[in-house]
Amino acid sequence: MSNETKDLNNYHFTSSYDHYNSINSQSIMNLAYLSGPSTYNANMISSQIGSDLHSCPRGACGLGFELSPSSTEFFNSSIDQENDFYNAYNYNTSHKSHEVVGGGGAIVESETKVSASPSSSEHHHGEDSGKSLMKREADDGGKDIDQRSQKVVKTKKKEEKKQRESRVSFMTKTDVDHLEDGYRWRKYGQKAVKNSPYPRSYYRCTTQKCNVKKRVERSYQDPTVVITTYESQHNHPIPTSRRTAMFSGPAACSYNSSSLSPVSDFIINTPRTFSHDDLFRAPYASMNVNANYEQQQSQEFHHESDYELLKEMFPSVFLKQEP
DNA sequence: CGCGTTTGACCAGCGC
DNA sequence: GCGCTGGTCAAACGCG
Repeated sequence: MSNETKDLNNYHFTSSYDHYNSINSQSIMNLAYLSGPSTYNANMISSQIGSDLHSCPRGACGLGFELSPSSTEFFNSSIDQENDFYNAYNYNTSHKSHEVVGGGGAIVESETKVSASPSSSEHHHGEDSGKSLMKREADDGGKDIDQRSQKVVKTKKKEEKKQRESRVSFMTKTDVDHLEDGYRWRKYGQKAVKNSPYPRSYYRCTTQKCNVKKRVERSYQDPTVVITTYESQHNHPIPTSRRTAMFSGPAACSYNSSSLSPVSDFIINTPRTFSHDDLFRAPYASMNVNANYEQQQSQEFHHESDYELLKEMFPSVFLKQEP
């Protein structure tokens, strides 16, 4: 854990939150976050995208960020979520200028593995929760388990825990707590967070056999920033009824109404080079990838599988780029 | 009635 | 072993 925090501290954010604040105090800031033990090659992603960001003259690039007044960074860490996010956020906000410190700036974590398998989605245990899975395993072992098999079970548990920790997070500057992303979510819990006056909400994808979860919490340091963490990957397309769902959601409402919300502001201030569908997929919309960038990215990802995984993870980001 | 939210209880992991 | 914390469960409840 400690080394991950260190990694984050070494990470240099390129685009300044304050900068966008000065552009538009209601702009959305997205900060994508790939967690450590993930099988996504987050390390590579962060370095590649990071270098692109660094070379972007406007300091607002990333995944097509010339399109929007927001910033997105992919970075990589095993999770000490609270610390990580706040460290990241602190760093971002503490840097008033756009200067890039250090080369590359991407964090390095040796644990990150390149894999074509989408990790947790491979587990079709229903995965009601990690503990139920572990319980089941323990029960299966029974009392006759010898020490060796116990070791195997422990190792297995660790591996599965690692896989479950495949996560992507965003920091979004918005007044809306639960940002619409096209999928349907069911809230299954809410917890008070240590050192934060704001509770953390737990959501699960309502689609059957899809065990994607997401956590939503508000930064205690800047209540206007919402941290959304996605865990695992959807094994289904965006529900076709999403448009309806999104119109009923806060983002859609604000879009239809008077542009007071950050979402609508984002929409209004963003050059209309993408479709309504993209807009409705906020916050992903702010990560919209233009065709050139995608092409560039697919070349830069050393392993095609990682790029594909990223696509799977954020279909809405890539959807409109598909031929 | 179906679906989603709320909320107190419970459990596991972790640090001391 | 104990306490703290994060994550989940599930009954109760609300809403359309």
